[in-house]
Amino acid sequence: MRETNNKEEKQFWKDYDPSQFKKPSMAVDTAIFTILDSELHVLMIQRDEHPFKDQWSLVGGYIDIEKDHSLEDTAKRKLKEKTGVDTPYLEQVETVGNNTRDPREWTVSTSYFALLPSENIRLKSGKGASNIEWIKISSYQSIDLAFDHQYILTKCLERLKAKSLYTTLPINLMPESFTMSELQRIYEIILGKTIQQKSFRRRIKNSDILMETGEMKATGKRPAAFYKIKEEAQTHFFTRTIESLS
Amino acid sequence: MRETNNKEEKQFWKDYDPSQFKKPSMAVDTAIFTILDSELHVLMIQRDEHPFKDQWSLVGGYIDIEKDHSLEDTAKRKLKEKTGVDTPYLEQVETVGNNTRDPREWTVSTSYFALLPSENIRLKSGKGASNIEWIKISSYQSIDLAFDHQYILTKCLERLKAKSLYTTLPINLMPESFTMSELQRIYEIILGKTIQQKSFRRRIKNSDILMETGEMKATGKRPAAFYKIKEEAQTHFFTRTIESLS
DNA sequence: TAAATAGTGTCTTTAAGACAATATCTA
DNA sequence: TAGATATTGTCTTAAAGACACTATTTA
Repeated sequence: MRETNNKEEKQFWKDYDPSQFKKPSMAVDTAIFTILDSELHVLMIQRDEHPFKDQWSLVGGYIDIEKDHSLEDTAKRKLKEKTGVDTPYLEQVETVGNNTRDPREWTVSTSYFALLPSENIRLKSGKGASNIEWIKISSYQSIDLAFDHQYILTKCLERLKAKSLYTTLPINLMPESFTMSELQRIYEIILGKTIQQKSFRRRIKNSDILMETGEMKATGKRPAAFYKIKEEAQTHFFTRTIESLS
Repeated sequence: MRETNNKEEKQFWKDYDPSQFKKPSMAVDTAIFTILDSELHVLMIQRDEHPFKDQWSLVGGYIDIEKDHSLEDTAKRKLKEKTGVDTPYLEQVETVGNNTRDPREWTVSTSYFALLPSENIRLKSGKGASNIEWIKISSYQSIDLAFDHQYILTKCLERLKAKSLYTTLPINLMPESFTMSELQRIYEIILGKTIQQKSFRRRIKNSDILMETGEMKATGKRPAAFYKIKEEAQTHFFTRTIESLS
Protein backbone atom coordinates (compact mmCIF):
# COMPACT_ATOMS: atom_id res chain seq x y z
CA MET A 1 0.00 0.00 0.00
CA ARG A 2 2.72 2.44 1.02
CA GLU A 3 4.74 1.15 -1.97
CA THR A 4 1.84 1.91 -4.32
CA ASN A 5 1.49 5.41 -2.97
CA ASN A 6 5.15 6.09 -3.51
CA LYS A 7 5.00 4.99 -7.13
CA GLU A 8 1.94 7.11 -7.68
CA GLU A 9 3.63 10.09 -6.10
CA LYS A 10 6.76 9.66 -8.22
CA GLN A 11 4.63 9.63 -11.34
CA PHE A 12 2.99 12.84 -10.19
CA TRP A 13 6.32 14.60 -9.74
CA LYS A 14 7.44 13.45 -13.16
CA ASP A 15 4.30 14.90 -14.76
CA TYR A 16 4.30 18.14 -12.82
CA ASP A 17 4.95 21.25 -14.86
CA PRO A 18 4.79 24.52 -12.94
CA SER A 19 4.55 26.62 -16.10
CA GLN A 20 1.13 25.24 -17.00
CA PHE A 21 -0.69 27.96 -14.99
CA LYS A 22 -0.80 31.62 -15.98
CA LYS A 23 0.56 33.46 -13.00
CA PRO A 24 0.07 37.03 -11.81
CA SER A 25 3.19 39.10 -11.06
CA MET A 26 3.98 39.48 -7.39
CA ALA A 27 5.51 42.55 -5.74
CA VAL A 28 6.20 43.84 -2.26
CA ASP A 29 5.79 47.53 -1.35
CA THR A 30 6.84 49.10 1.92
CA ALA A 31 5.85 52.40 3.50
CA ILE A 32 9.00 53.34 5.38
CA PHE A 33 8.16 55.82 8.11
CA THR A 34 10.38 58.08 10.16
CA ILE A 35 10.05 61.33 12.05
CA LEU A 36 11.89 64.40 10.70
CA ASP A 37 11.44 68.00 11.87
CA SER A 38 8.54 67.03 14.12
CA GLU A 39 6.63 65.50 11.25
CA LEU A 40 5.94 61.97 10.08
CA HIS A 41 7.63 61.24 6.73
CA VAL A 42 7.50 58.34 4.29
CA LEU A 43 10.28 57.32 1.91
CA MET A 44 9.31 57.69 -1.75
CA ILE A 45 11.07 56.95 -5.00
CA GLN A 46 10.59 58.67 -8.31
CA ARG A 47 10.29 56.01 -11.00
CA ASP A 48 12.56 56.29 -14.02
CA GLU A 49 10.82 53.54 -15.99
CA HIS A 50 7.37 52.94 -17.38
CA PRO A 51 4.68 52.49 -16.29
CA PHE A 52 4.11 55.59 -14.17
CA LYS A 53 7.48 57.01 -15.26
CA ASP A 54 8.51 60.09 -13.23
CA GLN A 55 5.77 59.50 -10.66
CA TRP A 56 6.50 58.79 -7.02
CA SER A 57 6.08 55.35 -5.50
CA LEU A 58 6.67 53.44 -2.27
CA VAL A 59 9.86 51.42 -1.88
CA GLY A 60 9.22 48.06 -3.49
CA GLY A 61 9.79 45.64 -6.27
CA TYR A 62 9.17 42.19 -7.56
CA ILE A 63 9.98 39.06 -5.61
CA ASP A 64 13.26 37.59 -6.77
CA ILE A 65 12.72 33.89 -6.23
CA GLU A 66 16.45 33.29 -6.59
CA LYS A 67 17.51 35.79 -3.91
CA ASP A 68 14.52 35.85 -1.56
CA HIS A 69 13.53 32.96 0.69
CA SER A 70 10.32 34.68 1.76
CA LEU A 71 8.09 37.69 1.21
CA GLU A 72 9.63 39.45 4.18
CA ASP A 73 13.05 38.86 2.65
CA THR A 74 11.95 40.84 -0.39
CA ALA A 75 10.80 43.71 1.81
CA LYS A 76 14.04 43.65 3.79
CA ARG A 77 16.21 43.46 0.68
CA LYS A 78 14.58 46.54 -0.86
CA LEU A 79 14.74 48.37 2.45
CA LYS A 80 18.41 47.60 2.84
CA GLU A 81 19.12 48.72 -0.73
CA LYS A 82 17.51 52.09 -0.19
CA THR A 83 18.26 52.95 3.43
CA GLY A 84 21.12 50.70 4.51
CA VAL A 85 19.01 49.61 7.50
CA ASP A 86 18.96 45.89 8.30
CA THR A 87 16.37 45.07 10.93
CA PRO A 88 13.69 47.68 11.41
CA TYR A 89 10.24 47.07 12.83
CA LEU A 90 8.34 45.61 9.88
CA GLU A 91 4.63 44.79 9.82
CA GLN A 92 2.57 43.35 7.01
CA VAL A 93 -0.54 45.37 6.24
CA GLU A 94 -2.57 44.26 3.25
CA THR A 95 -2.28 42.34 0.02
CA VAL A 96 -3.96 43.83 -3.03
CA GLY A 97 -4.33 41.78 -6.18
CA ASN A 98 -6.35 42.59 -9.28
CA ASN A 99 -6.19 43.27 -13.00
CA THR A 100 -6.47 47.05 -12.78
CA ARG A 101 -3.69 48.28 -10.46
CA ASP A 102 -1.01 47.71 -13.11
CA PRO A 103 -1.91 48.55 -16.73
CA ARG A 104 0.31 45.73 -17.99
CA GLU A 105 -1.17 42.69 -16.31
CA TRP A 106 -2.78 40.97 -13.31
CA THR A 107 -0.52 41.85 -10.34
CA VAL A 108 -0.40 41.30 -6.63
CA SER A 109 1.30 43.53 -4.08
CA THR A 110 1.82 42.77 -0.43
CA SER A 111 2.40 45.93 1.59
CA TYR A 112 4.39 46.40 4.76
CA PHE A 113 5.20 49.39 6.85
CA ALA A 114 8.57 49.91 8.51
CA LEU A 115 9.45 52.20 11.41
CA LEU A 116 12.93 53.72 11.44
CA PRO A 117 14.56 55.95 14.04
CA SER A 118 15.64 59.03 12.12
CA GLU A 119 19.27 58.68 13.22
CA ASN A 120 21.82 57.02 10.95
CA ILE A 121 19.87 56.76 7.71
CA ARG A 122 21.86 57.07 4.51
CA LEU A 123 19.67 57.16 1.42
CA LYS A 124 20.82 55.50 -1.80
CA SER A 125 19.54 56.00 -5.30
CA GLY A 126 19.88 53.20 -7.82
CA LYS A 127 18.58 51.38 -10.85
CA GLY A 128 14.91 52.01 -11.50
CA ALA A 129 14.88 55.12 -9.34
CA SER A 130 16.16 58.50 -10.39
CA ASN A 131 15.33 60.16 -7.12
CA ILE A 132 14.63 59.12 -3.55
CA GLU A 133 13.19 61.41 -0.88
CA TRP A 134 11.45 61.68 2.46
CA ILE A 135 7.95 63.02 1.80
CA LYS A 136 5.92 64.72 4.52
CA ILE A 137 2.75 62.80 5.37
CA SER A 138 0.86 66.07 5.32
CA SER A 139 1.53 66.36 1.59
CA TYR A 140 1.25 62.86 0.14
CA GLN A 141 -2.42 63.18 -0.71
CA SER A 142 -1.76 65.98 -3.17
CA ILE A 143 0.85 63.94 -5.06
CA ASP A 144 -0.22 61.62 -7.88
CA LEU A 145 1.43 58.36 -6.78
CA ALA A 146 2.19 55.39 -9.03
CA PHE A 147 -0.03 52.29 -9.14
CA ASP A 148 -2.47 52.18 -6.17
CA HIS A 149 0.17 53.47 -3.77
CA GLN A 150 -2.14 56.24 -2.60
CA TYR A 151 -4.52 53.54 -1.33
CA ILE A 152 -1.75 51.38 0.11
CA LEU A 153 -0.09 54.27 1.92
CA THR A 154 -3.44 55.29 3.39
CA LYS A 155 -3.95 51.76 4.70
CA CYS A 156 -0.45 51.69 6.23
CA LEU A 157 -1.04 55.03 7.92
CA GLU A 158 -4.41 53.93 9.26
CA ARG A 159 -2.81 50.82 10.74
CA LEU A 160 -0.01 52.82 12.35
CA LYS A 161 -2.44 55.35 13.84
CA ALA A 162 -4.92 52.73 15.04
CA LYS A 163 -2.25 50.67 16.77
CA SER A 164 -0.66 53.73 18.34
CA LEU A 165 -3.94 54.21 20.23
CA TYR A 166 -3.54 50.95 22.16
CA THR A 167 0.05 49.72 21.81
CA THR A 168 3.65 50.84 22.32
CA LEU A 169 4.43 50.55 18.58
CA PRO A 170 5.82 54.10 18.28
CA ILE A 171 8.84 53.23 20.45
CA ASN A 172 10.26 51.71 17.27
CA LEU A 173 10.69 55.23 15.91
CA MET A 174 12.86 56.25 18.84
CA PRO A 175 16.67 56.39 18.99
CA GLU A 176 18.74 54.34 21.46
CA SER A 177 17.73 56.54 24.39
CA PHE A 178 15.10 59.24 24.71
CA THR A 179 13.02 61.21 27.18
CA MET A 180 9.33 60.76 28.06
CA SER A 181 8.50 64.10 26.51
CA GLU A 182 10.18 63.08 23.27
CA LEU A 183 8.23 59.81 23.17
CA GLN A 184 4.97 61.61 23.89
CA ARG A 185 5.73 64.05 21.08
CA ILE A 186 6.12 61.14 18.63
CA TYR A 187 2.73 59.75 19.68
CA GLU A 188 1.18 63.18 19.21
CA ILE A 189 2.70 63.53 15.75
CA ILE A 190 1.35 60.14 14.66
CA LEU A 191 -2.09 60.65 16.17
CA GLY A 192 -2.36 64.27 15.14
CA LYS A 193 -3.57 65.34 18.55
CA THR A 194 -2.19 66.18 21.97
CA ILE A 195 -2.29 63.71 24.85
CA GLN A 196 -2.71 64.34 28.58
CA GLN A 197 0.80 64.19 29.97
CA LYS A 198 -0.15 62.41 33.18
CA SER A 199 -2.21 59.75 31.42
CA PHE A 200 0.54 59.14 28.93
CA ARG A 201 3.27 58.64 31.54
CA ARG A 202 1.02 56.37 33.60
CA ARG A 203 0.33 54.16 30.58
CA ILE A 204 3.96 53.88 29.54
CA LYS A 205 5.03 53.21 33.13
CA ASN A 206 2.41 50.43 33.43
CA SER A 207 3.52 48.85 30.16
CA ASP A 208 6.84 48.15 31.86
CA ILE A 209 8.83 48.14 28.64
CA LEU A 210 11.19 51.03 29.46
CA MET A 211 13.98 51.52 31.96
CA GLU A 212 15.85 54.66 32.97
CA THR A 213 19.40 54.80 31.66
CA GLY A 214 20.49 56.86 34.64
CA GLU A 215 21.60 59.67 32.32
CA MET A 216 19.81 62.99 32.16
CA LYS A 217 19.21 65.11 29.09
CA ALA A 218 20.11 68.78 29.52
CA THR A 219 17.20 70.57 27.93
CA GLY A 220 18.15 74.08 28.94
CA LYS A 221 15.46 73.99 31.61
CA ARG A 222 14.84 71.17 34.11
CA PRO A 223 16.79 68.12 32.83
CA ALA A 224 14.80 65.10 31.66
CA ALA A 225 15.45 61.45 32.49
CA PHE A 226 16.70 59.30 29.62
CA TYR A 227 14.94 55.97 29.02
CA LYS A 228 15.76 52.98 26.85
CA ILE A 229 13.79 49.93 25.80
CA LYS A 230 14.25 46.87 28.00
CA GLU A 231 16.07 43.95 26.35
CA GLU A 232 13.17 41.50 26.57
CA ALA A 233 10.51 44.07 25.69
CA GLN A 234 7.80 43.22 23.20
CA THR A 235 5.15 45.57 21.86
CA HIS A 236 2.72 46.10 24.75
CA PHE A 237 -1.03 46.03 24.20
CA PHE A 238 -3.16 48.19 26.49
CA THR A 239 -6.74 47.23 27.37
CA ARG A 240 -8.03 50.72 26.67
CA THR A 241 -7.43 53.16 23.86
CA ILE A 242 -6.25 56.76 24.15
CA GLU A 243 -9.40 58.85 23.88
CA SER A 244 -8.42 62.36 24.89
CA LEU A 245 -9.47 65.11 22.52
CA SER A 246 -7.54 67.95 24.09
CA MET B 1 7.81 67.35 -25.24
CA ARG B 2 4.54 65.52 -24.57
CA GLU B 3 4.87 64.04 -28.08
CA THR B 4 8.32 62.71 -27.27
CA ASN B 5 7.11 61.09 -24.08
CA ASN B 6 4.29 59.35 -25.89
CA LYS B 7 6.65 57.86 -28.44
CA GLU B 8 8.96 56.69 -25.71
CA GLU B 9 6.06 55.10 -23.87
CA LYS B 10 4.82 53.35 -26.99
CA GLN B 11 8.26 51.88 -27.56
CA PHE B 12 8.24 50.64 -23.97
CA TRP B 13 4.93 48.86 -24.42
CA LYS B 14 6.14 47.24 -27.62
CA ASP B 15 9.23 45.87 -25.87
CA TYR B 16 7.44 44.73 -22.76
CA ASP B 17 7.31 40.99 -22.25
CA PRO B 18 5.61 39.87 -19.01
CA SER B 19 7.08 36.36 -19.23
CA GLN B 20 10.65 37.58 -18.71
CA PHE B 21 10.38 37.28 -14.90
CA LYS B 22 10.19 33.99 -13.03
CA LYS B 23 7.01 34.22 -11.00
CA PRO B 24 5.93 32.47 -7.83
CA SER B 25 2.55 30.72 -7.83
CA MET B 26 -0.21 32.59 -6.05
CA ALA B 27 -3.03 31.01 -4.06
CA VAL B 28 -5.82 32.11 -1.74
CA ASP B 29 -6.83 30.07 1.32
CA THR B 30 -9.84 30.75 3.50
CA ALA B 31 -10.68 29.54 7.00
CA ILE B 32 -14.46 29.30 6.86
CA PHE B 33 -15.87 29.40 10.38
CA THR B 34 -19.29 28.52 11.68
CA ILE B 35 -20.81 27.37 14.96
CA LEU B 36 -22.21 23.83 15.17
CA ASP B 37 -23.31 22.02 18.34
CA SER B 38 -22.04 24.83 20.55
CA GLU B 39 -18.55 24.59 19.07
CA LEU B 40 -16.56 26.62 16.56
CA HIS B 41 -15.89 24.64 13.39
CA VAL B 42 -13.77 25.26 10.30
CA LEU B 43 -14.45 23.87 6.83
CA MET B 44 -11.72 21.51 5.63
CA ILE B 45 -11.16 19.58 2.43
CA GLN B 46 -9.34 16.31 2.03
CA ARG B 47 -7.00 16.63 -0.96
CA ASP B 48 -7.20 14.00 -3.66
CA GLU B 49 -4.10 15.21 -5.52
CA HIS B 50 -0.42 15.56 -4.73
CA PRO B 51 1.21 17.19 -2.94
CA PHE B 52 -0.20 16.37 0.49
CA LYS B 53 -2.60 13.87 -1.06
CA ASP B 54 -5.25 12.65 1.42
CA GLN B 55 -4.36 15.34 3.96
CA TRP B 56 -6.81 18.00 5.05
CA SER B 57 -6.53 21.61 3.91
CA LEU B 58 -8.36 24.91 4.10
CA VAL B 59 -10.67 25.92 1.27
CA GLY B 60 -8.52 27.53 -1.38
CA GLY B 61 -6.88 27.42 -4.74
CA TYR B 62 -4.87 29.30 -7.30
CA ILE B 63 -5.89 32.64 -8.67
CA ASP B 64 -7.53 32.25 -12.05
CA ILE B 65 -6.56 35.44 -13.82
CA GLU B 66 -9.21 34.78 -16.47
CA LYS B 67 -12.12 34.41 -14.02
CA ASP B 68 -11.05 36.55 -11.06
CA HIS B 69 -10.86 40.34 -11.14
CA SER B 70 -9.26 40.48 -7.69
CA LEU B 71 -7.86 38.41 -4.84
CA GLU B 72 -11.15 38.65 -2.97
CA ASP B 73 -12.90 37.32 -6.07
CA THR B 74 -10.76 34.19 -5.82
CA ALA B 75 -11.72 33.73 -2.18
CA LYS B 76 -15.42 34.28 -2.95
CA ARG B 77 -15.38 31.95 -5.94
CA LYS B 78 -13.92 29.08 -3.90
CA LEU B 79 -16.28 29.77 -1.04
CA LYS B 80 -19.29 29.74 -3.36
CA GLU B 81 -18.11 26.50 -4.97
CA LYS B 82 -17.88 24.71 -1.64
CA THR B 83 -20.70 26.19 0.44
CA GLY B 84 -23.08 27.88 -1.98
CA VAL B 85 -22.79 31.06 0.09
CA ASP B 86 -22.38 34.33 -1.81
CA THR B 87 -21.57 37.21 0.49
CA PRO B 88 -20.29 36.22 3.91
CA TYR B 89 -18.19 38.34 6.20
CA LEU B 90 -14.68 38.02 4.73
CA GLU B 91 -11.50 39.45 6.23
CA GLN B 92 -7.96 39.21 4.94
CA VAL B 93 -5.50 37.93 7.52
CA GLU B 94 -1.96 37.33 6.32
CA THR B 95 0.04 36.62 3.22
CA VAL B 96 2.73 33.98 3.46
CA GLY B 97 5.24 33.56 0.66
CA ASN B 98 8.39 31.44 0.64
CA ASN B 99 10.18 28.55 -1.03
CA THR B 100 9.40 25.96 1.66
CA ARG B 101 5.62 25.88 2.14
CA ASP B 102 5.10 24.01 -1.12
CA PRO B 103 7.61 21.30 -2.04
CA ARG B 104 7.18 22.08 -5.74
CA GLU B 105 8.11 25.74 -5.95
CA TRP B 106 8.13 29.27 -4.55
CA THR B 107 4.49 29.98 -3.64
CA VAL B 108 2.46 32.74 -2.06
CA SER B 109 -0.81 32.31 -0.21
CA THR B 110 -3.08 35.08 0.99
CA SER B 111 -5.38 33.91 3.76
CA TYR B 112 -8.85 35.11 4.67
CA PHE B 113 -11.34 34.03 7.24
CA ALA B 114 -15.08 33.92 6.60
CA LEU B 115 -17.91 33.86 9.12
CA LEU B 116 -21.06 31.94 8.19
CA PRO B 117 -24.32 31.55 10.12
CA SER B 118 -24.80 27.82 10.45
CA GLU B 119 -28.23 27.91 8.79
CA ASN B 120 -28.62 27.11 5.10
CA ILE B 121 -25.20 25.71 4.28
CA ARG B 122 -25.10 22.99 1.66
CA LEU B 123 -21.67 21.50 1.27
CA LYS B 124 -20.42 20.43 -2.15
CA SER B 125 -17.58 18.10 -2.99
CA GLY B 126 -15.85 18.53 -6.30
CA LYS B 127 -12.71 18.29 -8.39
CA GLY B 128 -9.54 18.23 -6.33
CA ALA B 129 -11.39 17.29 -3.16
CA SER B 130 -12.59 13.82 -2.29
CA ASN B 131 -14.12 14.86 0.99
CA ILE B 132 -15.31 18.07 2.63
CA GLU B 133 -16.16 18.41 6.31
CA TRP B 134 -16.68 20.73 9.26
CA ILE B 135 -13.81 20.13 11.70
CA LYS B 136 -14.08 21.07 15.36
CA ILE B 137 -11.58 23.77 16.35
CA SER B 138 -10.80 21.76 19.46
CA SER B 139 -9.32 19.03 17.25
CA TYR B 140 -7.50 20.76 14.39
CA GLN B 141 -4.16 20.84 16.18
CA SER B 142 -3.95 17.06 16.29
CA ILE B 143 -4.53 16.75 12.53
CA ASP B 144 -1.59 16.92 10.12
CA LEU B 145 -2.79 19.64 7.73
CA ALA B 146 -1.49 20.23 4.19
CA PHE B 147 1.07 22.96 3.41
CA ASP B 148 1.38 25.48 6.27
CA HIS B 149 -2.35 25.45 6.92
CA GLN B 150 -1.77 24.69 10.59
CA TYR B 151 0.03 28.02 10.88
CA ILE B 152 -2.50 29.90 8.73
CA LEU B 153 -5.47 28.53 10.64
CA THR B 154 -3.85 29.50 13.94
CA LYS B 155 -3.38 33.06 12.65
CA CYS B 156 -7.00 33.24 11.51
CA LEU B 157 -8.22 32.00 14.87
CA GLU B 158 -6.02 34.45 16.76
CA ARG B 159 -7.41 37.31 14.68
CA LEU B 160 -11.01 36.19 15.27
CA LYS B 161 -10.46 35.84 19.02
CA ALA B 162 -8.56 39.11 19.38
CA LYS B 163 -11.19 41.10 17.52
CA SER B 164 -14.04 39.47 19.44
CA LEU B 165 -12.58 41.07 22.57
CA TYR B 166 -13.24 44.60 21.32
CA THR B 167 -15.65 44.45 18.37
CA THR B 168 -19.06 43.10 17.36
CA LEU B 169 -17.53 40.78 14.73
CA PRO B 170 -19.28 37.64 16.06
CA ILE B 171 -22.71 38.93 15.01
CA ASN B 172 -21.72 37.73 11.54
CA LEU B 173 -22.08 34.16 12.80
CA MET B 174 -25.69 34.74 13.86
CA PRO B 175 -28.84 33.84 11.91
CA GLU B 176 -31.44 36.41 10.79
CA SER B 177 -32.75 36.84 14.34
CA PHE B 178 -31.42 35.66 17.67
CA THR B 179 -31.56 36.28 21.41
CA MET B 180 -29.01 38.03 23.63
CA SER B 181 -28.20 34.77 25.38
CA GLU B 182 -27.52 33.11 22.06
CA LEU B 183 -25.18 35.93 21.01
CA GLN B 184 -23.38 35.81 24.34
CA ARG B 185 -22.97 32.05 23.96
CA ILE B 186 -21.27 32.58 20.56
CA TYR B 187 -18.83 35.07 22.12
CA GLU B 188 -18.10 32.59 24.90
CA ILE B 189 -17.45 29.78 22.42
CA ILE B 190 -15.02 31.93 20.42
CA LEU B 191 -13.22 33.32 23.45
CA GLY B 192 -13.24 30.06 25.34
CA LYS B 193 -14.41 31.68 28.55
CA THR B 194 -17.61 32.89 30.17
CA ILE B 195 -18.58 36.57 30.19
CA GLN B 196 -20.49 38.56 32.83
CA GLN B 197 -24.05 38.72 31.55
CA LYS B 198 -24.65 42.29 32.70
CA SER B 199 -21.42 43.63 31.19
CA PHE B 200 -22.12 41.87 27.93
CA ARG B 201 -25.63 43.24 27.53
CA ARG B 202 -24.47 46.74 28.44
CA ARG B 203 -21.76 46.63 25.78
CA ILE B 204 -24.03 45.33 23.05
CA LYS B 205 -26.74 47.85 23.96
CA ASN B 206 -24.20 50.69 23.80
CA SER B 207 -22.90 49.55 20.42
CA ASP B 208 -26.36 50.36 19.06
CA ILE B 209 -26.16 47.85 16.20
CA LEU B 210 -29.13 45.67 17.19
CA MET B 211 -32.89 46.22 17.31
CA GLU B 212 -35.63 44.08 18.81
CA THR B 213 -37.76 42.32 16.24
CA GLY B 214 -40.76 42.41 18.56
CA GLU B 215 -40.96 38.60 18.44
CA MET B 216 -40.17 36.45 21.46
CA LYS B 217 -38.44 33.10 21.49
CA ALA B 218 -40.22 30.41 23.54
CA THR B 219 -37.38 28.79 25.41
CA GLY B 220 -39.46 26.58 27.68
CA LYS B 221 -38.80 28.97 30.55
CA ARG B 222 -39.07 32.77 30.44
CA PRO B 223 -39.28 33.79 26.75
CA ALA B 224 -36.37 35.77 25.30
CA ALA B 225 -36.54 38.84 23.08
CA PHE B 226 -35.45 38.34 19.48
CA TYR B 227 -32.99 40.84 18.01
CA LYS B 228 -31.77 41.50 14.49
CA ILE B 229 -28.93 43.56 13.08
CA LYS B 230 -29.85 47.11 12.03
CA GLU B 231 -29.72 47.78 8.31
CA GLU B 232 -26.99 50.42 8.46
CA ALA B 233 -24.94 48.60 11.10
CA GLN B 234 -21.18 48.30 10.70
CA THR B 235 -18.84 46.36 12.94
CA HIS B 236 -18.62 48.35 16.17
CA PHE B 237 -15.29 48.95 17.89
CA PHE B 238 -15.34 49.30 21.68
CA THR B 239 -12.75 51.40 23.49
CA ARG B 240 -12.11 48.67 26.04
CA THR B 241 -11.58 44.94 25.76
CA ILE B 242 -13.48 42.21 27.57
CA GLU B 243 -11.26 41.22 30.48
CA SER B 244 -13.39 39.03 32.69
CA LEU B 245 -11.81 35.76 33.76
CA SER B 246 -14.87 34.15 35.32
C1' DT C 1 -44.49 26.59 44.27
C1' DA C 2 -39.80 25.03 42.43
C1' DA C 3 -36.63 25.20 38.76
C1' DA C 4 -34.74 27.42 34.97
C1' DT C 5 -33.73 30.95 32.04
C1' DA C 6 -34.17 36.16 30.93
C1' DG C 7 -33.22 40.45 32.33
C1' DT C 8 -32.06 44.50 35.73
C1' DG C 9 -29.99 47.23 39.83
C1' DT C 10 -26.25 48.73 41.90
C1' DC C 11 -21.87 48.78 44.17
C1' DT C 12 -16.91 48.17 43.22
C1' DT C 13 -12.86 48.45 40.48
C1' DT C 14 -9.72 49.97 36.92
C1' DA C 15 -7.57 53.01 34.11
C1' DA C 16 -8.10 57.26 31.61
C1' DG C 17 -9.15 62.55 31.65
C1' DA C 18 -8.51 66.98 33.70
C1' DC C 19 -5.83 70.03 35.81
C1' DA C 20 -3.34 71.88 39.64
C1' DA C 21 0.88 71.62 42.22
C1' DT C 22 5.69 70.86 42.78
C1' DA C 23 10.68 70.28 41.09
C1' DT C 24 14.76 71.69 38.71
C1' DC C 25 17.07 73.89 35.57
C1' DT C 26 18.89 78.76 33.00
C1' DA C 27 18.96 83.63 32.37
C1' DT D 1 13.37 85.50 40.99
C1' DA D 2 10.86 84.64 36.38
C1' DG D 3 10.21 81.45 32.87
C1' DA D 4 10.32 77.03 30.97
C1' DT D 5 10.15 72.34 30.96
C1' DA D 6 9.81 67.89 33.79
C1' DT D 7 7.36 65.31 36.95
C1' DT D 8 3.81 64.14 40.35
C1' DG D 9 -0.76 64.40 43.13
C1' DT D 10 -5.33 63.82 43.15
C1' DC D 11 -10.09 64.29 42.02
C1' DT D 12 -13.44 63.04 38.38
C1' DT D 13 -15.32 60.09 34.89
C1' DA D 14 -16.44 56.11 31.90
C1' DA D 15 -17.05 51.57 31.34
C1' DA D 16 -16.20 46.94 32.91
C1' DG D 17 -16.55 43.33 36.88
C1' DA D 18 -19.14 41.15 40.48
C1' DC D 19 -23.11 39.59 42.15
C1' DA D 20 -27.60 39.82 43.99
C1' DC D 21 -32.26 40.58 42.82
C1' DT D 22 -36.51 40.53 40.01
C1' DA D 23 -39.44 38.63 36.01
C1' DT D 24 -41.60 35.09 33.34
C1' DT D 25 -42.25 30.88 31.86
C1' DT D 26 -43.29 25.36 32.54
C1' DA D 27 -43.93 21.31 35.33
